[in-house]
Amino acid sequence: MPSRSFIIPASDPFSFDECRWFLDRGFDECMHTILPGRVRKLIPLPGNPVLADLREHPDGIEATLLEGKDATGTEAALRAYVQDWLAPQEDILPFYARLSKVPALAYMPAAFGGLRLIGIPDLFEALAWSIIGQQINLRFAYRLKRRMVERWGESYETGGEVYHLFPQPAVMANADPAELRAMQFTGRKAEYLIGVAQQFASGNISKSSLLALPGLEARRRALTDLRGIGIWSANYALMKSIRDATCIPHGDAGLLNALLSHQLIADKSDHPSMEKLYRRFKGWESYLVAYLWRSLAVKS
DNA sequence: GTCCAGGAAGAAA
DNA sequence: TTTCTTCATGGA
Repeated sequence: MPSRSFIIPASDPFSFDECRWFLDRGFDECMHTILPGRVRKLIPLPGNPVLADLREHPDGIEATLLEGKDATGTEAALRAYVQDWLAPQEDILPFYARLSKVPALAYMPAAFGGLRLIGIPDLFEALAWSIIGQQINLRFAYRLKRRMVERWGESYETGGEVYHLFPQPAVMANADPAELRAMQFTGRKAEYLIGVAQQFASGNISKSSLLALPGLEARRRALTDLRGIGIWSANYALMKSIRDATCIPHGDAGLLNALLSHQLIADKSDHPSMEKLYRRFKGWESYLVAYLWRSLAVKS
């Protein structure tokens, strides 16, 4: 197939390299491949997975279709996916204006300039990832995710590289919990993952049904009604998958550490200082969280 | 050996 | 309603 490229525009400030770096962070991520100056991902367009290569371009992102059917609508679907994933066209200047007014955070626009909130478009993947990441360090969490993806997800090999799709709910719904347990998932996480997968597979919940609910609280409730999804996971999924700008994964270990290191709170139970800070970022809470998470890692 | 990781559910107080 | 206990393992 002759590869075809097109440009996905971005609004300033946008840094492909900041986004690319965050997608990597030195972790063993299996859902995309980080190469010098570029990112490759097998993207699950409906009924037509395509392998895309993304790199920096003066006007935004240059996307190249490497493998997969280039049918009518493929380009539009890929554009939509990348927007949902990396949000290059989002105008983040209002967020930067807020950052600049908080002395402890005023360095961020220069330090992390152009970074976007990196999304997880697939709601099931976002929820599964939140379950996997509960109460374990990220390095271990990425290892668990890789085992699950390599065992139950579809994959595509080309050029000596293997690209993965996240396992489908219908597949995970029938997974053997003992097999997850053998992969060092806790027994509970195995139950949670399979249970949530069954809810998706049976049609009791989907991204579209969640979006159809009126308001944040109804959506939050729909998620926390799932066994294994507490308030942290619900907010995480709403932030990463729905891109709800007002969601904060309160109590998140990394978030609290970042707030402490910036001396924005006195201790981890200093809720008044947190609320005061979040009020200053009304409508940009998720971005504040994303940048605080970014600050936890030292760019090498 | 100790303590903490991008927590949640169920029991107990 | 709030606070403990358990789950389970890796990394510092």
